[in-house]
Amino acid sequence: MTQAMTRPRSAEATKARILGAAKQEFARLGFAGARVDEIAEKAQANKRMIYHYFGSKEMLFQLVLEEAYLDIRSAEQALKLDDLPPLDALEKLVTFTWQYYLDNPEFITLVNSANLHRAKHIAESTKLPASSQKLNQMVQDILDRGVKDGVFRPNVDALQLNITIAAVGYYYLTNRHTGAVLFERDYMDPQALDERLAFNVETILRLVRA
Amino acid sequence: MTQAMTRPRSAEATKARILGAAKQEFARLGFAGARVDEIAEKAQANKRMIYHYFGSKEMLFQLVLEEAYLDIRSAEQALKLDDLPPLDALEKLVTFTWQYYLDNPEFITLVNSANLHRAKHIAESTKLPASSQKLNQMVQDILDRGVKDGVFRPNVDALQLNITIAAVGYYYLTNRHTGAVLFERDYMDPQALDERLAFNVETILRLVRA
Amino acid sequence: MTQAMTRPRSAEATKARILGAAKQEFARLGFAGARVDEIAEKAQANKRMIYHYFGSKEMLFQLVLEEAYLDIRSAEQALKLDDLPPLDALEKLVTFTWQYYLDNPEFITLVNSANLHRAKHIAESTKLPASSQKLNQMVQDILDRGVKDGVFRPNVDALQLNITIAAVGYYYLTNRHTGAVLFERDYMDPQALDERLAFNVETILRLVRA
Amino acid sequence: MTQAMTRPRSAEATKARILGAAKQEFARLGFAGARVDEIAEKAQANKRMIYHYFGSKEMLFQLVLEEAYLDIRSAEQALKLDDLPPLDALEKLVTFTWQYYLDNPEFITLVNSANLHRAKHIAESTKLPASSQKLNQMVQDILDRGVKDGVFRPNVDALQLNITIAAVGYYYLTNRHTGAVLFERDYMDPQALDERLAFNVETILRLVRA
DNA sequence: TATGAATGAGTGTTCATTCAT
DNA sequence: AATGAATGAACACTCATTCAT
Repeated sequence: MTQAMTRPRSAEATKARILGAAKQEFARLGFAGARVDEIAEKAQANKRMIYHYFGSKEMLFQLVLEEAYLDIRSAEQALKLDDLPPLDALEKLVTFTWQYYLDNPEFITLVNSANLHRAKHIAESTKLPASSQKLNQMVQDILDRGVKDGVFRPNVDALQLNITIAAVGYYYLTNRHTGAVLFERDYMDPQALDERLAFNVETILRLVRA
Repeated sequence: MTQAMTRPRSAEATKARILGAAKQEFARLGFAGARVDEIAEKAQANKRMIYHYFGSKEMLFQLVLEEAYLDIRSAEQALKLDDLPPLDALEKLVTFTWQYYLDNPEFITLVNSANLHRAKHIAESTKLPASSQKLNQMVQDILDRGVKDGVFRPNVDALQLNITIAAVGYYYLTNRHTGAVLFERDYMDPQALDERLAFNVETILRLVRA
Repeated sequence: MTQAMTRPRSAEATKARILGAAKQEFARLGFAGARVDEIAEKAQANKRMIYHYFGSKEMLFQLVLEEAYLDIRSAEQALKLDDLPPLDALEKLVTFTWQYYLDNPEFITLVNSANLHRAKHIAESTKLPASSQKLNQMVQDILDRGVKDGVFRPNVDALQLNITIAAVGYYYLTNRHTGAVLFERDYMDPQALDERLAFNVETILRLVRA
Repeated sequence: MTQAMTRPRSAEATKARILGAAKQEFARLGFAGARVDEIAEKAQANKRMIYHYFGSKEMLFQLVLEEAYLDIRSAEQALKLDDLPPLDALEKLVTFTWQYYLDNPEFITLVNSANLHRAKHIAESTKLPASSQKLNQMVQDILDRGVKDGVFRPNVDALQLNITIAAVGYYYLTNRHTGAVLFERDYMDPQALDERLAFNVETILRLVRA
């Protein structure tokens, strides 16, 4: 009521609220589990608006996914790793990636859901390959600088490294619930998180060190 | 149907067919996306039988999950890593884990689905912690032997190592669809698979080597 | 359908149609026997609407029951029995009750169904005790006036009298089908109905007369 | 197991157990609400046996109903009311009827369920009209004797009296759950039961007294 | 720009009943 | 005489989506 009155009748604001709610719900329940009704309600919007602005649940998911990927890619670029010595740059990337997953837990479940559907929701995207290419290049540059400086060994594949940097953080976090049951530990305990990050930094640095 | 006529009226066989079909469907579409109707049809069974033997979709999922975990744990134990030198043992475990994921792609999506639901379907299991504990001990033994032999550095945490061994394979495979779009590569190309495995072995060995 | 096109898109009208159809079906087949599909169809509504407006079959039954009770209580209050001499008032109440059961046969089967479920569907209602209390008071007033006038004997319990007034009509009608088989009579023959009403009036008046 | 072993493999015993369990379940949940599975289990019998001995759920209900009616009719005959003075005989019948309903609560819900289905389950019965006729004759005899003795007024219809005797007890008990909610009383409180019986005796005696 | 009302096709689940031994 | 296995039709309930204003 009051909220509805003070809320600006702005198309952009409505779209943004819908996208935000959709990201939450898709992340929480997966694509199949999320409910259009619930998204509309959480967005303080009308269900009809979702179809007006996004066309379908699938297309809404597409946009949510694309936005999620562009967000992390953009945050990576903002790190300005080129200004750091190669070793520091790499450590910073590992740490950033880990922290990003911690701060944006939706990202992981969204990506999982996207892969369950065999990435069909982003298959048409052109922005995502472009931005990913930039990430790859960024790591390649760090590697090149490290090799030139003699601190990194040569012939480390940038893409494999990238994947591994993501993997060691992502896997720990996405599987934290089953992990907790299987190994009877609290994966999210602050000290446990610190230990994992340290382990991951060690893993990556040993992998590239000359 | 002819099949229906020749199919034996055996509770165990029917249960097994249902479990098999359920594993397929849960893996293919996630828990929420899988359809009880479809599972029944694929199992050449009646929907009623699913409820007769398993009680509910949720309990069916529980059993599928538990079975999936016990299968990999049992395969790991069958490796007889104790009979190998520590370095060989570790390499064999990395290779086995990778190959197991490749041969049993359902495992990964099942685990993802379990985690989306915050592991509630295995929370009550007692078999799983027990078998996981054995895996951990197995790796701990390898590490201990390696340290004693002077080939491994000391103070490598067995659980972290375990997680990392899984992570470097699991992540690559679970995210192969989005990865293919983002990085415009065929993650499943045989050569790409070989390269990834080699990279992973390198990662793990560098991590523990003295 | 033409009907569908001319039918106004009004929430209140739809709710009312659903309630009406539900009353019919619950009365005809009992709570367990009634079918949500059938109710929707008879209401010229969509099954989804039932869940939208009423939440569940059980809650729909609750509303139907509450409405049924409030209707008869309201009709009783409309009799203005206070304006009649006590004897006439009592006779009018007996006659009214009998006629109400005849005119609203759903009432009886609804109440039977409610009692089969041990009244759980109205257990939370606050309106019903209030309106019943008013009925009781109404009869108490008639009794008091009759005693004061010397036409009624003292110490007749109002609630017991109320129950008996209902009983002598209700039982005859609810058990008319088995009664017809057992005693090989047509319980609904107009003359039989008249005779029963006369008998009931006699029963009640003899019970209270001084 | 053990029970199954000690239980005699007797067709009659099995049928009796099934009938007993069916009476319970039909009484508890109505015809539509009762479950064949549950009846079989409660009878410690096999579901197949129900179909073997009774043919269908409907025919099982028929037998249960018929048995229930024959039981009360037989108990009424056992009262030997002919040996009592008419007033005592009538009072004893009222009291017996009340007590029978209290002791056999299934009877009431079975009859309600039979009537919900418009008595189709007993429509073919020939035993029931015959035994009901005997009940009617019994009351007629009491009335005749009472009139001859000058304690009863003439021209009281035996069937109407019969119905009323049943009504004043039956209604109170079948509607005890809704009654408890509406009038906020415990209908089954021992003192409440005594008061109701006394009220009913008074009602019937005043009705026939000369 | 926005919304409440409405819907058809499904979704997990349950049922009375029959088959095979 | 008895039973476990199996089934199709139906059940209450839910969903993404469209209509009417």
